[in-house]
Amino acid sequence: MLSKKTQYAFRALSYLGKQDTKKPVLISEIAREANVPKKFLETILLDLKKIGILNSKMGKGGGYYLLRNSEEITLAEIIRMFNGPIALLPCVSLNYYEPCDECKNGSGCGLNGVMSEVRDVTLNILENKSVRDII
Amino acid sequence: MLSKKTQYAFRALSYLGKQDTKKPVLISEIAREANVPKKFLETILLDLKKIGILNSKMGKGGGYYLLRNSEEITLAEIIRMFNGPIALLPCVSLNYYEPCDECKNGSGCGLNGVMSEVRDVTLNILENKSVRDII
DNA sequence: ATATAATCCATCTATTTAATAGATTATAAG
DNA sequence: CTTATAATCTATTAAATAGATGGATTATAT
Repeated sequence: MLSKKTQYAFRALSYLGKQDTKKPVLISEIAREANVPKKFLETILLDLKKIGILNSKMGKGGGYYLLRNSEEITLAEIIRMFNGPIALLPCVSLNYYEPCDECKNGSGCGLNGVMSEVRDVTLNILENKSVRDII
Repeated sequence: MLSKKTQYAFRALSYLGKQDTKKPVLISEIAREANVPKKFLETILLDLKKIGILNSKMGKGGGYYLLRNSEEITLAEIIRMFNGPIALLPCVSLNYYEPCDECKNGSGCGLNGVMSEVRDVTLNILENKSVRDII
């Protein structure tokens, strides 16, 4: 399941994506409108800024705004950022790969095949859907 | 990601599925061969017994054995038992459904559509693969 | 200089995960 | 009917993670 944090990130991005201008939006406005605890939201927005999805401005007239277009932000990257690996096992993860005990000595563990399949079909959706699609 | 407990359950079931007879197998043997902490394994086997996948015998000559054939135990049911919901959001879960804030007032949240898709393709694999397939 | 708003730092509770220790009950076999 | 065996029950514990908040600090527009 996706963590609250991940869901909050989606709500915030969704709200920002709905704005017709790219003018900065207050954290407090996002918190209120997207229904996310303000303090918690702060850390989320900061993370999104770090990876270049958002930018911010301090002081009067400040706030957060999208740096990339909403159709260019995939659901997969947001989930990876806030929820961790998308794969069900480390040994089939593309971005967080680690061999399991059985994988180490042989041609992969029993679950390897199935879980790779699951990963592929999941990624096929999540890499091709964007924030635009959830607005 | 699947929890250790879930992975242990798969290893234990896999080991039991490999036996050619249906004679009881000692917890300690399963623990050793499947590489699972014995005490932890006890609770896992007990759970598997409760839902009718395994049965056990106490005393000398006792142990655990499969009650259903390995090809009739789906990966999905084991994951649900030990890992919880397979869906990424409560509002698209078939077995653990709960509406989210946005779902309550309207025709579903933005993520609903995509996450239903993900659930469907995932379940399509996990409901149709069995313990037999991971041996 | 001042009000504004993001940023930083620190802490906190509850829950979940993973695991272990020891007592108890059921069973087979002599 | 006693003994060894092996599952079952009760309980506790350490560590990690999730979710959240309070208050001080820094940057910016006017």
